[in-house]
Amino acid sequence: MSGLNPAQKTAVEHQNGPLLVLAGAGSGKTRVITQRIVRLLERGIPAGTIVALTFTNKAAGEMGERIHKLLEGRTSAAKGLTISTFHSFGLNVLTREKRAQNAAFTIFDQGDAVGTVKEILRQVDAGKRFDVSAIMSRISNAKNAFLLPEELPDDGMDPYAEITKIVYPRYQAALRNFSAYDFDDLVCEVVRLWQARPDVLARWQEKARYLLVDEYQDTNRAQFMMLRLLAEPYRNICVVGDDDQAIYGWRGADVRNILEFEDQFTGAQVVKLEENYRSKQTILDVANAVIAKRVDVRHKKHLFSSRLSDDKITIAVAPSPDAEAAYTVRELQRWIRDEKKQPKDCAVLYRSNGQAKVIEECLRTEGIPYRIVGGQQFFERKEVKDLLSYLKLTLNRSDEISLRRIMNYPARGIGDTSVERLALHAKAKGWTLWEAIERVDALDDVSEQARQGCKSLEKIIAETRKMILVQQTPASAVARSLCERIGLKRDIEASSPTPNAAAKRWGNVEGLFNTLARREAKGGMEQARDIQNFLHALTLDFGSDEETQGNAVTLSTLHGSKGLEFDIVHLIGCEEGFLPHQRTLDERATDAPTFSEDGNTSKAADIEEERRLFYVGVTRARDVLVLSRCKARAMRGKPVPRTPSRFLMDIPPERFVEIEVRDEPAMSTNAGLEKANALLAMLEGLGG
DNA sequence: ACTACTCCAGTTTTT
DNA sequence: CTGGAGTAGT
Repeated sequence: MSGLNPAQKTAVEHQNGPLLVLAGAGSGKTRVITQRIVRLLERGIPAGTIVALTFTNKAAGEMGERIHKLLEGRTSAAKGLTISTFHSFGLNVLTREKRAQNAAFTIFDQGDAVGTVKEILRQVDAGKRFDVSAIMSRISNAKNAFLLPEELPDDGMDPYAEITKIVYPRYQAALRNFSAYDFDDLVCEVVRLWQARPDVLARWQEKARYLLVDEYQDTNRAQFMMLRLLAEPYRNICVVGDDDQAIYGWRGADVRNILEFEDQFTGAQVVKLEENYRSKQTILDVANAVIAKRVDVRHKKHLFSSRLSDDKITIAVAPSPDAEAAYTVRELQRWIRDEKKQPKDCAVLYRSNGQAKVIEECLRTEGIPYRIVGGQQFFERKEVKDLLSYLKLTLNRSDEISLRRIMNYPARGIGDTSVERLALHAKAKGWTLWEAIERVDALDDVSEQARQGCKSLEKIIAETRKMILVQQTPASAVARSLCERIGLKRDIEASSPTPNAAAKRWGNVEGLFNTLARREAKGGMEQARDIQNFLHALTLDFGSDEETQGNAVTLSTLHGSKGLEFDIVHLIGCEEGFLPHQRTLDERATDAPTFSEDGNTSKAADIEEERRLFYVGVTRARDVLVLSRCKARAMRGKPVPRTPSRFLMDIPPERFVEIEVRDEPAMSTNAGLEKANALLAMLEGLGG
């Protein structure tokens, strides 16, 4: 166990009973978790009784990899070890327990869930008066707080609370009716199952005699309940987290879980990791100063580094966002070209996605490679989702969302009117929508065209079903034949504006074939059950498959940057309105109140969360930190003067130098030429 | 069913 | 000023 400091060692060597590890930024948190697991294995704890839970697939993957490395040759020791996200763990529980009842189910992603809420709003005749995603997020918040529809308050409510009270129960009913779970259900429904079935719970408690939880400050109420039930008999629960990095309150994370851990698990040992191995002392001084100003009570930590330095951080003041971006990219270019830094050692961080645009443009003209963390890439794959919907529908014919998605895609004469008619019949007769299609001959007000469409769809699904269930055809072959049958390629070609776009979209579909084939090579995908499992896994982990990083500058939101680190970090837009963000400053009708029992005003709490977000950004930097802001920027077309972020005021004057960024001439001849060339190159790339 | 026009918003996001 | 969504018209 080489190179652990005393605090880390304590956490690693601790074996039984509850343990809270308060791990400051860059204090070697992952190292502690992985070493601890290895240590447990070395002590002869069976791998099959250890469960480690994370929030993201990425974190779970990294953890597994590092354990694998630490074990060197002894990998068989790790056989049966569970390292997964909360959601896939929950899915695993549900899959195993529901299998006994032989019930196929579907997992709804965000889009499916929003679609369902939209449909319900139409039904209750509240169509466009509400923002669907605001309602959705309120339902999600309620579930995260482990509240049933009837447990929502029914007095003293704003309009959104009222509509949520109406929609939530219907939404739940719809899910059950479609044999579907949404993401939140994967946690909540497990807890409810365990509460109802102590015998089932007991089995899982044996499976999790040793429990480890990463990023504990991000857990919500439902996840806490899951952990509490699971850890009850053995109480070997080790949680690792940092309340100063709690930035997900807005999506239901309840920081009280980490603050009150010692009350929930009495006798808990507490270990603080305060030595930072990442940043220079100056950067930590800035971070400490900012976080010291927090107004709410938390676990006190003071980070220190062995990397002493006299360097100061830079606060750059630019006249405009264009100048800020030009300066930022100029600086990065200087580091890369003159100081031999790699693009991958650099990051530009910002509060909201829109801010990336100017930076992107500058990087592109300079020819510096970049990658954007997060973004919205899964929505671009409509064709993949369409194809998956066919498969999902084949395996679960009550999955109405998938059915609606592909009912008339590719077009087969079932227009909106026909869909509504079929839905109406289904509702009146207590059928599912699929049953209405099967029994379309019994309905008199359906056009002949739509009737034929229904029959053809029914045939397609029936044959696909036969391939899977009877002939046990491998999934990739099923998918290919399905595409053939529905003429997906033809439709993509017909509906794409350019042959290039069509090729790209079809490429996505082929990508899916390949993913399926790869999975088959790894082990069985002939059984309906395998395909079902595969589809579930795909919903929970969409594109970690083809993530090629390369050597590129990272562009990321502050949220997306958590857990990452870089030699050089530029945090742009340090202005009131971005940091803290405007929407935490002024109240909005659609904003959900956070479910806090102590009734503290959410506004002040929100601003504190923004402070922590700033803190997270600062602590990403190893060597160089530049905080930049603009004196003015165009908002809605009009130029508006900007105030420096209040968080900048908390930085001790002796820790920074402030520089004035000169205003870029609109476009220097040189930059103009480069820009034109880049544009030309891009056009050629597209046309060729 | 598809296109064109209007209107409105314009945080953070994983699963 | 932009992009997305929703509506109305062909």
